[in-house]
Amino acid sequence: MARGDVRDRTMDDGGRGPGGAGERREEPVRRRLLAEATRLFAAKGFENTSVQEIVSAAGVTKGAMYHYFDSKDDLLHEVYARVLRLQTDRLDRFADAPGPVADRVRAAAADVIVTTIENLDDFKIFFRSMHQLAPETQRSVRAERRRYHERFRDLIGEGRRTGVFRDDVPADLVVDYFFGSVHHLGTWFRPDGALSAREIGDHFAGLLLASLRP
Amino acid sequence: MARGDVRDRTMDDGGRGPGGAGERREEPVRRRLLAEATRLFAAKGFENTSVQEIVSAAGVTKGAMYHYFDSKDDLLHEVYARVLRLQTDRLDRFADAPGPVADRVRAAAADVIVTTIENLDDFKIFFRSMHQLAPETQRSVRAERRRYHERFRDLIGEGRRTGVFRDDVPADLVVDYFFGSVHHLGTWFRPDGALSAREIGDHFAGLLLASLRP
Amino acid sequence: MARGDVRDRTMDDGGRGPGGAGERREEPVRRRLLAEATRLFAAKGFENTSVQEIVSAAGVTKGAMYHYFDSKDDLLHEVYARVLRLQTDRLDRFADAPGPVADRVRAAAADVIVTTIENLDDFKIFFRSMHQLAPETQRSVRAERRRYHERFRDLIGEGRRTGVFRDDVPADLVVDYFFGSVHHLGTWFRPDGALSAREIGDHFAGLLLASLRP
Amino acid sequence: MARGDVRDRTMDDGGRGPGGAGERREEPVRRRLLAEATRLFAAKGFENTSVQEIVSAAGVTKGAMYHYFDSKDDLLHEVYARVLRLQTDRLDRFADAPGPVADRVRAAAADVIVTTIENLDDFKIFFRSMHQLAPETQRSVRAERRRYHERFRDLIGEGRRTGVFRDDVPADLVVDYFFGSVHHLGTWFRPDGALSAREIGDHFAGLLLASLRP
DNA sequence: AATGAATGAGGGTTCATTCAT
DNA sequence: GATGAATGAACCCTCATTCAT
Repeated sequence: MARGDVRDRTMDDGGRGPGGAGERREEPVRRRLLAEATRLFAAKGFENTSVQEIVSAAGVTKGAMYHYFDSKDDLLHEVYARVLRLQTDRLDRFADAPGPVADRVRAAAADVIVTTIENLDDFKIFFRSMHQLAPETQRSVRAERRRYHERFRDLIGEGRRTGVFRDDVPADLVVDYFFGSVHHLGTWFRPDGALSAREIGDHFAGLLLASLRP
Repeated sequence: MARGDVRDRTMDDGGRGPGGAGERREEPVRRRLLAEATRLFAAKGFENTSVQEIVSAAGVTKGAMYHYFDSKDDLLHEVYARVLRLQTDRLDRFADAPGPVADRVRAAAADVIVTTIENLDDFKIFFRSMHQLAPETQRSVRAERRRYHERFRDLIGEGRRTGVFRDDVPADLVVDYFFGSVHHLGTWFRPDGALSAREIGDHFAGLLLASLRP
Repeated sequence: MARGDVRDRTMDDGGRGPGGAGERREEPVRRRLLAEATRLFAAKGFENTSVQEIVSAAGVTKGAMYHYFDSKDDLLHEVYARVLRLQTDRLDRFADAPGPVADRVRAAAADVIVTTIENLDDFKIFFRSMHQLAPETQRSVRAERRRYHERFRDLIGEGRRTGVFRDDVPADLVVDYFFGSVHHLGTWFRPDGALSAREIGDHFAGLLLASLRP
Repeated sequence: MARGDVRDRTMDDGGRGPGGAGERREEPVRRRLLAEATRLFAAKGFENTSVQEIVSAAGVTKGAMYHYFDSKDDLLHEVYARVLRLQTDRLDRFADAPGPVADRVRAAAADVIVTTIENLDDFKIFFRSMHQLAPETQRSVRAERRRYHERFRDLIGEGRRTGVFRDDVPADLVVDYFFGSVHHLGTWFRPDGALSAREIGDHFAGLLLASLRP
């Protein structure tokens, strides 16, 4: 397994300049491979993107890719890991913030929209290609996804218990209802559309909150 | 092109009642191929299903499949055509019914949920594999899909104009919001779950209507 | 063998009108199939022409073709048979005519050019696709072709013996030399070119005769 | 495209003498593939030769072939490129030599016969399979072929202008006449025949020159 | 750390031919 | 005489992956 020790440094180099002290190199090849793979998977789908295309786009050869990643599947898995981490981190932040639960739900809901749009390539892949992963990997991704949804559901549950939200619709169902809209963004959102990510987030969060009024 | 004259008979038997003179089976091979393809595409994804698997499941050889369909893509396209026809027909029925607009929106919204669940295999494929179609086919499917959404949007627009619905959220956006939930059904719905299709439809329609209150 | 009794009537119906006495029908389907096959083989090559294309062009179905012909190869063979018969007949006529041998060679040589151009589709196929025939068929075609060449060679031999032609070049070689030019016509001749078939025939015959001067 | 950098080394080893430092074999697999393909195409025709046969004969797998060549068509194209290069180079050499034009035409004519016989497999393919190439490739091959013919025609034109050759037959037509004999060699020449390549070349060149006498 | 030639299994598709009707 | 659904074998090609260098 050549990956365990480098995986976590994919997305940031901490702002350290190249002249920093004796830090290990930041693996620009690995990063480039992941970026090109993400772009191509989102544009053409996982199955329609060949390893050759990815390595050519990244300016390296196949051997280099297989040095950094176990397989093509592994590349896809990396995209998922990044997406899941990002969403979980942000939801935790909003859920654990102080303030009334309605405000926290609204903020979290708007944020997941904005975040999704800002990383639309990654999310497109996430929502479209999960069934391509190996069954085992799929299970682990699903489990983490479920934990994320449960966190959101519990937040809504808190609002129901405190009488802020209606309680005649199961909280689970509300989560499935709302996250459908999130998944769907990849299908219709265009950067040059009439509304900004922020505006869409506010509208969607507004619709959610309105539908939860007792 | 050996198909033009048989394609349209997939879903109906031309109105002839049972017992009519032209009793012989209506292309059972073609129907079986389409049924097995639908099942497999939904279960394993379009790209992970080989033509060999489809024809084996249908109990015929590849040549038979290529007698009825131009390509594997064509099989996928047939699923789409069926889905689009079904949805369009039903939406028209509900939109054109008499009664207050709020009732019509609620009924149409609930119905699309129920219909989607009742044909979940077809819809799973529809929502997950569109990007596999040939670009040209993709355009035509998208165009028809857009018309469908516009029909729904106009219904909501009618409610806005008559003051029944709020007008501070664009009707287009509401449609994208709600149909996200519809698309998402394929991801989480299980026939053995706690709620029936009808109940889910009612809940989702209820959430939509609540979020549209002025 | 469904063909033996109809084969010879492919090219002419003897000028008899359709109201002739009790003659058997002239098989328009068979004729149409052969005509379309010839056209398509010449245009796209034997291997690139499918049976489906041929029968579609002729406005019938596969079953009809297999009623009149044993196989796709058989269609090709028919083209050959027609060409061989035509060439042989005409060469015999010119060779057996009265007059000096030089005149007869010149006339036969010019005629084979004109005849080839007038039936260029058939000859293109002949010169290009012989190796597609079944080995046995190929042998018989080659044998007949050889007889044809020998007839021509003997004519030249006659001129050599009588001192009209040079005798320092083997007559066989002269035949191979000249018929190369005939075969080649299919490659470069265009009906809208500067020279007519007649003119080309005269020029080529002239070149041949000139090269044979003692 | 994995070929650009190796293609040109097919026929020579870069001028390095044996015993040089860079001793390792120059793409023996590629060379073997091309040699076997040439042999099989000439023997059985392009369309009747499967990729499997070629790679089996060369002792490798299909993947290896597709590493060196883009397609089966590409193999054919390589044969053409080699033939065209060879012919063009040799014609240039003879045309640009010093001496009377009649001598140069005779030498060039005899040489094209000898060269064709010495590479008969390649030329058989060339003259028989051109119509199998992709239309675009076909155009480029035809264009190069035309330039070659024009070079030869200009040589004859020179003889006409200087009164050495007759001028009552178009030079273009003479070229088509003579090269027909060249193309035809593949049909009848057998290595164990009575005449050597050299003898045939001399005879054919003699016939050509004789026919051009004023 | 990186190369790229080679593998080998499988993919979609074509097509001449047959045969029950 | 003619149909056209169905066969079955072959075909060209793709691709993730490996491994000697």
